[in-house]
Amino acid sequence: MKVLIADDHDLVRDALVAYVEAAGGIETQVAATLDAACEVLRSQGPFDLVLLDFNMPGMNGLAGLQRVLGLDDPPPVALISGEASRDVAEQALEAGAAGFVPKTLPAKSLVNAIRFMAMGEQYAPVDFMTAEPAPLSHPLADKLTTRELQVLRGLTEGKSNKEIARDLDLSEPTVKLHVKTLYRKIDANNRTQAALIAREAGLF
Amino acid sequence: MKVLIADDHDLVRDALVAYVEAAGGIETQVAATLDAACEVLRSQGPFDLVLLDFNMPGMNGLAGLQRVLGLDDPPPVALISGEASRDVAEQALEAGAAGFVPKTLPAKSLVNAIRFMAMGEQYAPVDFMTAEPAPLSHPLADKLTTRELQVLRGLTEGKSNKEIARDLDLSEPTVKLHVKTLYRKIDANNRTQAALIAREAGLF
DNA sequence: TGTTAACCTATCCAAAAGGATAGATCGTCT
DNA sequence: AGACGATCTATCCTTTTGGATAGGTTAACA
Repeated sequence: MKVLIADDHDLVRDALVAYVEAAGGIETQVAATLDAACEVLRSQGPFDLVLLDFNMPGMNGLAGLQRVLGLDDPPPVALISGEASRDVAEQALEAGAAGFVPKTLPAKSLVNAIRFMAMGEQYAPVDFMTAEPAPLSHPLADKLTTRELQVLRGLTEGKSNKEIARDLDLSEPTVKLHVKTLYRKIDANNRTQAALIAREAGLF
Repeated sequence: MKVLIADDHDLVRDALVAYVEAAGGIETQVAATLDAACEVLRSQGPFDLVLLDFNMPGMNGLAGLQRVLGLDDPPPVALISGEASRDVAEQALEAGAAGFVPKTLPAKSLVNAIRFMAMGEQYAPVDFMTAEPAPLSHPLADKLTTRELQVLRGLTEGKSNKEIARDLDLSEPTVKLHVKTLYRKIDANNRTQAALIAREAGLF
């Protein structure tokens, strides 16, 4: 079996290669950039699987994935990443990636996953996909003050201003003020829209 | 590699065995009930993997899974099912199942999955886990008349009664009536709660 | 044929929401 | 020290909601 590992961190790349070759008996080639990877694919192909680091020069998010998948007779392509969220993983898989490999995966499992994906199957760690959609710091949340966030939480629970005021130990006019200002910030016209926008954004 | 396949449908069971042995070169044993499976595990063990049909005499939902996992030195146990929802799959995996195999899976993929799970990895089809939690015909929708559903859709879009009336070419009082009655039906106190409940139920 | 459910319209009223404005405190940053 | 932003309270006003009640049509059904 022949696998291409593309990662710009030499240390990571070399360690992966050593482990995969030794423990998995798998033949590997390497590349440090997306351009290099494409070149290797062209000149040294075909490969049974390509592992692309999500954060690597030239990747540009999922665009790099698309680029490799757009080649003539593309091999199975998996993303490997240390930080990427579940959201990115889902998008990658949807875009046709053979799999998504977080760097937190045990090396032994990586070898199994490589074999699995090389067979044409789609892989993603079950626990990673089952986990909640990461409480990633939303652009929404950043725009709001803590008070406004507290009020917004009340809105997403279908509470009245009066109830929110009681819960937060504020006066009702104050709550109304926060409600009004947060409408402007998140571009809502009424409390229902605000609640839906917050939910949509994955807040709370 | 030695695998136990437990399914009460003889046809399914025999077909699986034939395919897995022929295409995968895997040694298989079979059982038609959970009791039989446990007996085989005891007398013919150890196995590299056990496939349990989710709907099989003795399974009793996830209890059967727990029972096998509770044996001395339990093998990896995977569930196989034709109808079970994503929800069940997640619970099974959380409870320690080696995997979840829907019967819609291509046989070739099943062989790959078996090998994968026998290596100690956890498996679930990516598309199955990524899919939306089944748009099961909601008890909610059944309780509402078509008009009320149309109005509820308006609510989930954050519209005012006036806007909804315009969209549906009704008078505002009529919309208010529908709004009020649907509140009672879905147990909401205000339009925000109604919108959230509808969204939560997967409506629209 | 009478009953029923779904659908529509309407009016009255109280409560809640939404918007504008004004003023005040308390930190932090410059 | 002054500016600023976040926080809080308040009043005034209009619109929207939510609830109650009453009465209409239409189509399906026993």
